[in-house]
Order: sequence, then C-alpha cells, then structure tokens
Amino acid sequence: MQYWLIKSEPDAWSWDNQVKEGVSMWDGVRNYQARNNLKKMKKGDLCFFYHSVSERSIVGIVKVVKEYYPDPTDETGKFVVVDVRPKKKLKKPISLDQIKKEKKLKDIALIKQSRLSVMPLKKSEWSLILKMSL
DNA sequence: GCCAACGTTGGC
DNA sequence: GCCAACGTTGGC
Repeated sequence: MQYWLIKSEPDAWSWDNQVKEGVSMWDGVRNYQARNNLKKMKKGDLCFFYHSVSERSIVGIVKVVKEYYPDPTDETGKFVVVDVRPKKKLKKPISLDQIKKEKKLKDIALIKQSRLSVMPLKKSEWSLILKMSL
C-alpha cells in the first residue's frame, strides 16, 4: 500500500468535479516523472487531492481503483492514466502554508519540486497530514 | 550530445 | 499578472 499526492488546478478539474463524476481517469499528465509515479500506483493506493494555483490546499482523498493504462487524450501514446474514485473529503483543507510550517514535511516534493504533479508520500508524512486535517 | 530557445507550471 | 524554475524541443 502506497500513498501519493496528486495535483490539479481547480479551474481545470476540481474535487467537486471528482465527486460528481465518481470514478474517473486521472488524465492529462505530460511529464515523465509524474507518469512514472502513475505507473507505480496499485489498486487500493490512496492519494491526497491537492488544489494548486488559486487554492493551494489539500482538499480530499481519492482511491486508485484501476492501475495504469494508455492516456486516450495523448496522441503520442507515451503517457498513461489511472482511474480514481473519491474516498473522503478532508474536514479541514490543509493549506500549503501549513505544510510549509511543519518541519517534518519540509522535504516532500510538493515543496521541493513544486512543478511535479504526481508524487509519492511516506506513510509518516501521510499520517501527519491526515492528523493535521482533524 | 549539447545547449539555447521556448513553453508551462504554479507560487507569490 | 508576473516571473522563477524547470522540462522539452530542435538546430547544430
């Protein structure tokens, strides 16, 4: 069981869109490192759903329900998607500021590699963020 | 294979 | 809206 964080601009695809849609493809990834992370996702893995740009906060959790397959929106055939389904909305969204303030989270890719859109989290990091949302 | 030019992401 | 950071493209 692995933990992840995936980012989306809420103007393009928001948590509310995800809830309305139920199961959906996580498409549009066009970066090799992010793609490689998508390929490592296993059925049942959990991902924090992060709103970038305008909100800059983690708003919910989605579950991987189908492992990677080719991204139908990618003409080159190089990129992949996974299917995800909303699992839980966070009671309190966790802002980027809060994450930055937490010393134990200073090394996560969200901060170190701000442009990466799909990144792994350690279990300890996952648990800490979960705790912060209570 | 190098690297300049260019495009995109995302924080501020 | 700006721009720094960074990834990708393409000419050489």
